Amino acid sequence: MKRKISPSEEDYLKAIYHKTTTDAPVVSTTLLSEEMGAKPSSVTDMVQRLSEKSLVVYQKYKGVKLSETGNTKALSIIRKHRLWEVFLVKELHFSWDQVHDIAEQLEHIQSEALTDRLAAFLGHPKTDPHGDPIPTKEGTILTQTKMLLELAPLNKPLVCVGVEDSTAQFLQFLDKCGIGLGASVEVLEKEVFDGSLLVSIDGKAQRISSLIAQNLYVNPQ
Amino acid sequence: MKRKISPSEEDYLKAIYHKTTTDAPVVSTTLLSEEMGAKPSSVTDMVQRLSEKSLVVYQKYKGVKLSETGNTKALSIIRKHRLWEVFLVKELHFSWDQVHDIAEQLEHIQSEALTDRLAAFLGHPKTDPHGDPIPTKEGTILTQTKMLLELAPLNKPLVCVGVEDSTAQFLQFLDKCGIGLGASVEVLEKEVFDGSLLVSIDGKAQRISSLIAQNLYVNPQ
DNA sequence: TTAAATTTTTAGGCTCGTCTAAATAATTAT
DNA sequence: ATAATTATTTAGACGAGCCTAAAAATTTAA
Repeated sequence: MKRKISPSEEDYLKAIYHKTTTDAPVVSTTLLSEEMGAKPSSVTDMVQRLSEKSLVVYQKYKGVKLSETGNTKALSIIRKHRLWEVFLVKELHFSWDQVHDIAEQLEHIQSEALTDRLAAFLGHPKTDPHGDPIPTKEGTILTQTKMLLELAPLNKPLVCVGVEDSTAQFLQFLDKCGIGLGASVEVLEKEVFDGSLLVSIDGKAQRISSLIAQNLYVNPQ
Repeated sequence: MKRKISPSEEDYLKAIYHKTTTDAPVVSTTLLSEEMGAKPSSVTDMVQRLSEKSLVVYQKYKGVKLSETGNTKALSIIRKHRLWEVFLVKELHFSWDQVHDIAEQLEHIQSEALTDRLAAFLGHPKTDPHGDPIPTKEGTILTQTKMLLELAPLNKPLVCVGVEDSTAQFLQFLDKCGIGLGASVEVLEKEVFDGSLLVSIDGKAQRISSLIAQNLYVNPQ
């Protein structure tokens, strides 16, 4: 009843987790196929296998979502991924745009003892280098309150707490703008014409595009 | 021409490396099959694939050995394995009998940058927790002089520098006897009857079986 | 040196995770 | 409401990495 889960299956669980928590409660095979870089027919195959292992709830033509055990498994993988990202940035001094692909591999290492000790070694961090919360060993994940900079109020002291897009491209661009997690932000002006914002980042005023503002999270300071 | 190497292929290269450096210059498929926990016919299959990729030199019915590129690849995997073992023991405080299986997984992580930074983080260690030398990034490996305790001279100050058998069982037994790398050892007496030795370990005299003495390496202090 | 025993390879099959092409269900538009 | 379009699943195939059974080569023994 407790068959082993392959790295590929773990990747699917992760993708289903992300799609069903950010968008709808159920995800279609086509949407999943884009996420996974595979054809929809391949996804159908895999989803049926995962369903037989009771890791997902799947209804033909209706879409798929995680089962209770599938959710727990997904959170455990995400926990490992984010812990390794912290290790790579904090201990090995990688930059936040370099760690995703490596963590993508490290997250599949199977050893509960390793994960436990890594977490302790890092001081049980609450968030990863992109501001995303790290699930606990018990499988609870905090959904911290945060708002898109785009929707933030004018002239209030804010702090940058996360990114929506964590591709290397976006992160490197943020670096160029001097924007990182923990930076002090204040929206000075919203431009109606192109949606751009005049903001103060750690005291320095600059104009940022609406695309950035749509992918950056802040909290009241 | 430069196809990717799978984890399984990496495992074969590693096994061929170990068999052709400790025993004969060439290894048979049957011997490899024992090392790999697979049937000889499966090994023949794999070895033929590796031969097509020019990673090994294979002659039907004659055995197999690593090619130049295969050797380089094997050393790179062994380097990663041993670096991770150091990390697990030194940083995460695993004991030396717990790290092999985890390192077995970590050695397949593909990122040269990660290996480089890990090595730097650890201070470019020369040996792993079992006393085995860590190949350099350039692919050179030191064959340090060392002798089996069994063959060591009487009444000379020695230091424990390695193990021949690194199974958890043997290592745990060494722990029980208070024997670890760096321990001061002196052979006080050799018993002809059963081959056991009366030795002094860090000043404490004790009798150890010939089986231990055959699996423990020492150097003059 | 020829026959028996052993080792090694070949042949064919299985599962996993992917693919393409074809069939079927669901949705959208007329 | 039915036809056209789109989404999804099924069917059949393939490579990787393993298996078993049978064939072939090598080694050992008579």
